[in-house]
Amino acid sequence: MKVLTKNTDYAIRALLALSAKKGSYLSAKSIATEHDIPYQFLRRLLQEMIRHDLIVSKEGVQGGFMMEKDPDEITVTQLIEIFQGKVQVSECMFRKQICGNRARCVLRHEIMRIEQVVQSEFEKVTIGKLLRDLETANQVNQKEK
Amino acid sequence: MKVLTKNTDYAIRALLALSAKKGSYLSAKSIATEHDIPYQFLRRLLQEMIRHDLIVSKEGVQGGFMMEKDPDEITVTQLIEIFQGKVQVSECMFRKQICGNRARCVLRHEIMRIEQVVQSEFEKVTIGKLLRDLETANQVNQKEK
DNA sequence: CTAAACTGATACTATATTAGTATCAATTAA
DNA sequence: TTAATTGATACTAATATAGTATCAGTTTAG
Ligand code: FES
Ligand code: FES
Repeated sequence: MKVLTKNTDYAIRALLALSAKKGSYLSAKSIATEHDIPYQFLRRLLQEMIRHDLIVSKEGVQGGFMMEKDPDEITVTQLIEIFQGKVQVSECMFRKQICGNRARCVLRHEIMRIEQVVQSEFEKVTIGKLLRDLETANQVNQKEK
Repeated sequence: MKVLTKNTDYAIRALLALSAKKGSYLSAKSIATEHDIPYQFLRRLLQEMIRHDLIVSKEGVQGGFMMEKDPDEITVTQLIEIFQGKVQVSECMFRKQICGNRARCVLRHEIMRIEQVVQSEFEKVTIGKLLRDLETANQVNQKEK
């Protein structure tokens, strides 16, 4: 069972790259080569993130993409929703044959509770947080050299 | 993003049916028709659960399947692992290009933490628990009629 | 003792999702 | 004016999910 697919994975990494160079434009090409993401694939993901107002773009030479939204406001949950659809445990696991009453279905409630937990855990993880963690890790690595 | 696929879903329902009739054999056919599960699909799931010692079978007329393991010992996590593979957030989301040091990678730790939370939440849900919830719900429904 | 009701095993098809590639038009800065 | 870039979109490939079909072997009821 895979929780993050490639597109979400790549999107997170692209956002981290853009957040690290906040205020300036980065081309899709540079992000792709630096972070080992398939170029055309990445471009589609970037387009999608523009549509969701996470980033902006500039066309032409010296163009590229730039952060628009505050990295601390972008959660992994949002990215999962964009690239993998809303988290849903099961469409309707226990059908009429078993419980009859959807509104009062205890099993369904159990499942939905977990759904909530999963979502809220991913909401705690923002691009901003990941970026800071990443910088800390890099500093540690630097010192050791 | 789908957390439970059909096979896990069906497997859970089949186990609930078998748990409800603990001690006697239920045929694949009867489970399939009663719970609206594709017959041949269900049979494969049952075979898989035999291999994992959750249930046992008896061949021939009056044969069928019966619970082997205690329903309280069967968690949804186990079923997900059997039918959808072990829960993994991402194979290796942040590669050498970003963090270099896998062992000390903060981002990876963040992701693995969530992985644990998700797993432990699903571990709280056993077939036994679901069965009791289901019975309680049915009683409520009965009273209202 | 045999036919019908079963499981065991396995191969097959169909559909959906995920992953990745290719192409061409439009824009812009040097 | 041309090379570097994004915008838009169509396409292919690989994998996962969902479902079907078939046939051999076992058991028990009649
Ligand atoms: S039947 Fe769909 S939720 Fe209980
Ligand atoms: S690189 Fe794979 S975990 Fe940091």
